[in-house]
Amino acid sequence: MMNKRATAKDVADAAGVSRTTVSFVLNHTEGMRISEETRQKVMQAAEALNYHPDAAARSMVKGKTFILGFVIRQEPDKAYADLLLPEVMRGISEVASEHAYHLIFKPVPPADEKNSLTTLFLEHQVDGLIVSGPLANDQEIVDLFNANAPIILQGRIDYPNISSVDINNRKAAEKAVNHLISLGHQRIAFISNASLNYSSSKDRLTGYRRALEAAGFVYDEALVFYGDRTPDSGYQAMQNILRSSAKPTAIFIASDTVALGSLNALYQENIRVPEDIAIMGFDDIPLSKHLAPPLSTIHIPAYDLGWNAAHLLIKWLEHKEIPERDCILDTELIVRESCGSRHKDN
Amino acid sequence: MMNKRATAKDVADAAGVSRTTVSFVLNHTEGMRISEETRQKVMQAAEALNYHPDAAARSMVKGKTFILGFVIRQEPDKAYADLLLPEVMRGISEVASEHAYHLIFKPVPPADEKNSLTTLFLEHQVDGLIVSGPLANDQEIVDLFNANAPIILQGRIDYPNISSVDINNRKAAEKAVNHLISLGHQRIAFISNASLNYSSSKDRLTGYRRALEAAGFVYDEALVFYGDRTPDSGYQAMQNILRSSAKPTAIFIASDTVALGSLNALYQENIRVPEDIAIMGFDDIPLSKHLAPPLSTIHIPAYDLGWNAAHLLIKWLEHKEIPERDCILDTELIVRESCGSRHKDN
DNA sequence: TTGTATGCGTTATCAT
DNA sequence: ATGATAACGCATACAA
Repeated sequence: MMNKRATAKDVADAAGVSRTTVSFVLNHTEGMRISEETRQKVMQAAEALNYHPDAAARSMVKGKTFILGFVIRQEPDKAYADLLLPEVMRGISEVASEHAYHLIFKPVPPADEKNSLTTLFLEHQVDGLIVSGPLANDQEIVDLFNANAPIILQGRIDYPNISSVDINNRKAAEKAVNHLISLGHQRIAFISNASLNYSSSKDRLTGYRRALEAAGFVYDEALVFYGDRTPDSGYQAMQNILRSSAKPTAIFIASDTVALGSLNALYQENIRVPEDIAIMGFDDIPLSKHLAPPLSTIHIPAYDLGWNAAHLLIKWLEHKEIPERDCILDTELIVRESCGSRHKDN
Repeated sequence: MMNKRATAKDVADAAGVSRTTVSFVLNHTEGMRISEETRQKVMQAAEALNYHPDAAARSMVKGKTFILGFVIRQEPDKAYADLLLPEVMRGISEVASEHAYHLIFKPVPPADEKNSLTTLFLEHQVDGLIVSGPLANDQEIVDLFNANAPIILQGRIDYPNISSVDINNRKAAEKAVNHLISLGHQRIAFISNASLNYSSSKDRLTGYRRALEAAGFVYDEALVFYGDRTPDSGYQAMQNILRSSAKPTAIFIASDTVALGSLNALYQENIRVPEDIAIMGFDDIPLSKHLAPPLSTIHIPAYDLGWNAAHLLIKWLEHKEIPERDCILDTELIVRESCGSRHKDN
């Protein structure tokens, strides 16, 4: 039963024509007037033999793989724990499917000794790359870009020429903190989403600081704590806050995932949200609206992030249009219940 | 700067040897005694030219793509909303990476008119497939299997020959319900994880029923409600329960994701968990432990599911070992706080 | 030990 | 309107 795949030659033989004719018919090549009769014969033969052109062969002759690479610049366990990632992927893969591209997904940490990122492109496994969450100074990406690799970033990098799709983290954080301020809060603590080596973390902290200062408050480092994308880190950070002398009336946690752990710590201590303390998140992961209480947060258009990145990349590949500017998408303040209404200091 | 990729011939020329020698050196071909000197020359030339073999060319001549396909049998929006999926993917991609395979990920709903699943294999985009969450009667999968496609299922199907990796949903559900019973509950409602067209849903319901009957209770359809994998459906189902005359003291919700919405409905009605009602989940999604209260549930070894599926598939591909038996992994009852301690009926 | 020749399955450029 | 034929880049059996 080890029936070999049928090749174009098999189809040609079965239809009594040449391989060329088969190719013309099956690819609907323009300008080739082929008699309806032979067209039918070829179609039927192909159908009968269950013929499908071999991807590798076509790839070789066209010089294209029709595969996009989506690379996460993180350790696999962290990469797959990102609750916004599936939505980004959905955006990418929807566009990819539309244009008949496939999607290879792969977490490649920045310190990967095997240079998997470079290899992926240089071995021509993919036609182009979308790289998510690069470190601010990611040399491998810069090298790849300089080697003419079509590459779109999702996240910022300290190298201006590579175009990226991102949100304005600073402004979004300002929005979040301003909301807290507008509710009357004066002592607002901060828990970061990740290490400040990532530009998104740095930018969100900056936004927190600016909003505070713009409102006439002093920025106090004793109110700043750190998460690392995990609920556990949020739990720990919250413990630290509770044990410190910070005593904030509100906390801006720059990641809903981190906030999850923080809320858990609060729950254990019987501290009520928002009655005892207001909590503001960031990301709007799919679960935030289902938490008790539903979490106020900043909505990131994750699907659109992926959608736009894929579109820019495919435009680059298909029309050689190298995008000139970054694509910055809007965020939105989502007011739910975790910040309560107006805070009354006593 | 449009520097073409270097080919094996370029390396050969640069090193002053033949293409064959280059191939032998770079592939560490056994039995070919090559002078250390030429070996070095070749290595250096390859390095200098930044040579990487073309994936398509190698793929063609070896008759292998070194790509695995991971297909979800669902609409993209549902596929990407599955909170266990990232862990399954992590398991698959870890094994894939180890064996130098790449991973193409693609949601292909059962009713896909373009036969994307068949095409993926027949065009030889992938060497083999892992298919997750098939419908009980998925003809396309059966056809593909009969066409000698290496394919591993993740989930059950009404066709015995295709090997799968799965959990025993029925027994796991029994475990969950038995826990509730052991706490003294007598009126236990059920909310399904999805439509009963999926074998996992059917099996979990069966487990619920069996546990009840084994304990001497009668199975009452008035206590059975349905979810569709989404929190919204859980919210709705809970509304239905509260408005019905069911009045359960405990609810077994066969999906943590669905439970999320149910908990939300409870929160809105100021019904306390577990004081007023006990909630038992299923899946142990990464967030369950962070909910308030932390959710008691059934742990599914998602990572291991992916890991085993990938291993079976690669064994098949590399050693032609077609797995003969299904691989059933163990689940675990996770007792947290949402079921409280012993229930006292009054 | 290294070089030569051939095939893999397409597509594309020529002729006819 | 259709049929040869070259080319894509690599691996390998065989020859030298």
